[in-house]
Amino acid sequence: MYTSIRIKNRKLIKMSHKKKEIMEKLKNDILSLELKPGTLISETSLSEKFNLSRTPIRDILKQLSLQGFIDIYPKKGNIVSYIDLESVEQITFLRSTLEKEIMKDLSSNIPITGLHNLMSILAMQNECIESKIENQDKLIRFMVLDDRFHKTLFELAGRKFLWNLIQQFNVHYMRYRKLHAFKKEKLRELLQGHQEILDCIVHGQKDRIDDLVYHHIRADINSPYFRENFMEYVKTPSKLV
Amino acid sequence: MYTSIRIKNRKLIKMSHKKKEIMEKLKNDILSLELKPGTLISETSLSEKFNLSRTPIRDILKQLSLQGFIDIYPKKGNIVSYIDLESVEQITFLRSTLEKEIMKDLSSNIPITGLHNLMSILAMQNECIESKIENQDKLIRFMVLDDRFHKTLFELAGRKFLWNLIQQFNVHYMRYRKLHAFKKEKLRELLQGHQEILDCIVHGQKDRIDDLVYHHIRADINSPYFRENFMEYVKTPSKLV
DNA sequence: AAACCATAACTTGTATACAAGTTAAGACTG
DNA sequence: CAGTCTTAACTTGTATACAAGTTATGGTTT
Repeated sequence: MYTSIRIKNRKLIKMSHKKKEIMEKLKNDILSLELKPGTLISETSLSEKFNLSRTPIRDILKQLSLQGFIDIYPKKGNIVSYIDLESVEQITFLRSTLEKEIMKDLSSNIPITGLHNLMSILAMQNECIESKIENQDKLIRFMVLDDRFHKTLFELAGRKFLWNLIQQFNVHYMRYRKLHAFKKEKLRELLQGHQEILDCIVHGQKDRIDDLVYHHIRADINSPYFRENFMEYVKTPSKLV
Repeated sequence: MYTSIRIKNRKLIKMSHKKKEIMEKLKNDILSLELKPGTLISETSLSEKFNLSRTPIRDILKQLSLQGFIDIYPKKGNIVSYIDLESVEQITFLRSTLEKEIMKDLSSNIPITGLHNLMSILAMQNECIESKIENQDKLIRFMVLDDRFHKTLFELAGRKFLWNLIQQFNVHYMRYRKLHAFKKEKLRELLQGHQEILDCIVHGQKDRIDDLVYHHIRADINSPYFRENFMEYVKTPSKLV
């Protein structure tokens, strides 16, 4: 039995390249809703598909389960998780609360380069809306930029750690957002929210921040549009599993 | 290949009883610092100790690693993680920010039974301080009550979900707190903080909350007492792993 | 004595066989 | 035809053998 581990590779390599690749693919497919909630994902099918034994596949599924991407029913099977509205609401509260605080911090002292970054992201979002890209692609592009905007705010405030932490538990929020923001006016609204937030930061209007962030992030948790169209994706007690 | 999973056991049983037991034991031993940071934890040793094959043991270690309890160095070994001060600071910021918001919510409308619960916890904390219990046990008892106080606040505000989420990533904060609060005056100080917070909630003094929470949770991140005594537990780039 | 090298002993990673629980389908019974 | 039972096919859980990388040891060389 050894008594210590020698230093050599400073970095903790937590996963082989291939495993990481498979996990990223599964995550993407689930987040993009290509794999619909309720879809069965058996170890053997993945094992055959990716030409890898069940053991490493199980590692991946275990981790996905801990992050809410799938639900594991012992001896029955694994399914892509249904969207949990409770989680959406709670994560939304978490984000809005954190971002209010972060923006107040930033409104006192934001570096000029950071400001430029944020502004350029808004310009790209505007460009994205006006462009003739097809609807689905446009939405994805816009959302990527949306994330980049918020992530940048976290980074500028020295809170990258928390951004990454939240990202790990974002499955339900991300899918909800994707589904319910599928309208052009919605995108304009979101962009305007960003612009107003940036204005506040620049002009140090701390008192306006609370309301802005609230409306930007939390406003439509109970979107009727969502409830009318996507209830089949939502976690309900009676759902067949 | 099946196409759906029949409902029967509504509950997702994520782990067998034995596995859960082992995991809880490991978590407790790490949190209590009985297992010191840097301690090697090999799969085979656990496997022999608990009379279980390596496969389920690996499941446990994988999960502990994701929650920051241990670090896995492939083909080298697993160690109990060193305390990551960055994580302590970030989680502290997260908690203080969330709790400020939660307390503002509660100061408007807190149910009377909830208030009684909180008060009885404070009474027990006071009793704990005055009692003749030995130091180590007293500290543990006090900290359990401390957690119960904060947890109750989360629950009353409908934020149990977030409390549980944070708990999963509390390893570094919990161990830091345990080490640096190891003084009697410290305990009185913490209790007084609780009492002031409760006062604010009762009297709806929202403007005082920010400062109180800040001091209660965040005040001594850079505790010299901690740095002088426990640096051997702290994650540093040069640490032998 | 110091540096080097081969090798044995250890570590975790992967593949696979088997165990145990769940589901689906069909034969059987009333 | 409806209901029940048996059984085969499926699922994940566990044990174990082997693969591959890392470390420690001790002998050899210089």
